[in-house]
Amino acid sequence: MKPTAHPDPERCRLVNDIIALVGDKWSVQVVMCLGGGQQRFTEIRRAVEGISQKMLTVTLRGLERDGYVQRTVHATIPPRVDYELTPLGYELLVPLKALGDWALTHYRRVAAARAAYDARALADAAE
Amino acid sequence: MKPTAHPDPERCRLVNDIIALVGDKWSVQVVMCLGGGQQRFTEIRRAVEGISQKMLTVTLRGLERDGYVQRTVHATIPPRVDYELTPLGYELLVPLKALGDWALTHYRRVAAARAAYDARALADAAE
DNA sequence: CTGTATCCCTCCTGATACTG
DNA sequence: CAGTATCAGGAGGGATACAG
Repeated sequence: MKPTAHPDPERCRLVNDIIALVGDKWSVQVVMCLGGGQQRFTEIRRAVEGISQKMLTVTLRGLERDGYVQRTVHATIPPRVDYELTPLGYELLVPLKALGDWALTHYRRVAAARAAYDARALADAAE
Repeated sequence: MKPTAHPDPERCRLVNDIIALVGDKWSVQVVMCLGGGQQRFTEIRRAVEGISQKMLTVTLRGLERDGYVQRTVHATIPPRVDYELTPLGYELLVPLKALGDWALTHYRRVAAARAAYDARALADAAE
């Protein structure tokens, strides 16, 4: 693959806006988790290892605000809240999975590049 | 599109590792900028609007470490440094562009969802 | 021109405690 | 169960000054 068109500033901004939403520590993991179907708050919390209660709430609110996630409250005792991807959420899953597949295919090359870079940096520092 | 397989923790971690690299404020913009071909430090700085000198340096170092970008120093006066995507970088550009195209296609729906959510939040607060 | 070094401040994040 | 409230620590990121 070789160089293509020159970057468009407007395009950059829009892309970055979506990426920013998607690029934080938890959003992608939550969306992928919900790709498995409707789940409750605690189920997601268990599935996404390491996420705190606060951050799960914040993340879900953000995804709901952007229309990726549908939140359904059942007025029962104890309360029950279901989260599910909207049609938009499922559509987002497609390019997200593409990126995920790419990561799974190439992460070894990234790891190798990192190791090589760090080794070189270490050697330079030792001179 | 409907629910698929259950999320795999290991897969989540690997994907998140790549996304984290890609998901910061500047990396994607720089990679897309370099998709236009080899460029000098100052050229990138001008193309990526709003980036500071410090953050461009930090971002380029990160991309170089992960093997996405090749850095070439010319020992001239004044110094000249060229940056170019590696083959791995160009490959990353593919799923990145897919996500970018998705963003361009659907950002209106995201904006609409945000507006609706904010309007509703405002109405709820006013009651 | 292409960086490095420093200061500083904001925001993200986790931990903890409390509510309906 | 599903949150909200509060606080503190640390990383991210900008401004500035300086160096090769």
